[in-house]
Amino acid sequence: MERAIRYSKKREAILAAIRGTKCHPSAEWVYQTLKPEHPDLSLGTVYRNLVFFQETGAIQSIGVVKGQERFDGDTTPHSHFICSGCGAVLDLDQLTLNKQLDERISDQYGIAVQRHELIFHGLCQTCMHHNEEEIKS
Amino acid sequence: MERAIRYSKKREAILAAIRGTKCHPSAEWVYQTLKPEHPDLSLGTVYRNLVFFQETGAIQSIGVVKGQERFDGDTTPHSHFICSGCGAVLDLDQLTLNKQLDERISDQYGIAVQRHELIFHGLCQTCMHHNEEEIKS
DNA sequence: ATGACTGCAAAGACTTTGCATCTTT
DNA sequence: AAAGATGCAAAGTCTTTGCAGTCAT
Repeated sequence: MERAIRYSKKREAILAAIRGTKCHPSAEWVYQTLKPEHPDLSLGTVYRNLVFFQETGAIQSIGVVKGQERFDGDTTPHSHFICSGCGAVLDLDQLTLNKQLDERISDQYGIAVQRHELIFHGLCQTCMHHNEEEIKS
Repeated sequence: MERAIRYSKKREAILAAIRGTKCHPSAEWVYQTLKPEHPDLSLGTVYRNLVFFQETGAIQSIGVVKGQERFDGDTTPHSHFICSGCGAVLDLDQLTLNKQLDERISDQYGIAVQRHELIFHGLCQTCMHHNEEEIKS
């Protein structure tokens, strides 16, 4: 028998928070953001629901940035840019690779590729300018 | 004045260990691997040298897999496959995207892209078969 | 001799988890 | 009432760091 899933106000709020931002949040961000509305929210609940949403496919992990795992409520295919200065994560929508690529790699290497991700690294606009300032001084 | 860099037997061994394997090791792996040869090696030294090698460009981080950061001593452009079953990391050499891509993205978004990485996720050969076994039972 | 590198252990940061309690069905 | 979801705090994992001692130059 599969485990039943029940409604929960906190869970709903957590998913809404993730889907409602483009910042690709961390657990801590979700916690801090919901704290005013839900003063009794616990960080453990955030973490448990992040696992839950990943298992059900509602959100995706983008990976660990500066020590914190970051999540994306948008599961449609797109690429990301990660700023090595401030850790900001941006969507690069236009960029998607051929989905057949996964199949080709699978055959070629005898593995089962399920998905791929294309990540760009560098400095965002803000950090770029901050760097220039520093060089001058 | 820039800081002088001195020779160290441990440092040399750490880099050799990373360059001498295709497993894309973690700090712990390096430590355990060198322990027999260097019984007085400390995990802190491994971590400090991993930072050092990244700063000097001798190695690259592949990201965090199952909670552990993984490194690659091969800094030539290539892609990776990460097994979500066992955490194995494989090289996919044939696959490299256009280097001009970084420039195009930079211009388009007003950011400074320095590099990109293409990562495939799925199950390796071994984990694929283990999964089949489990389904049967 | 200088200061870079290391071992050791403590501290830090992030995440997971056990248990009692509260909620949903 | 049954079992899922949560709060709280303790525990766990990986990584960083301070300090005294060691080693390369």
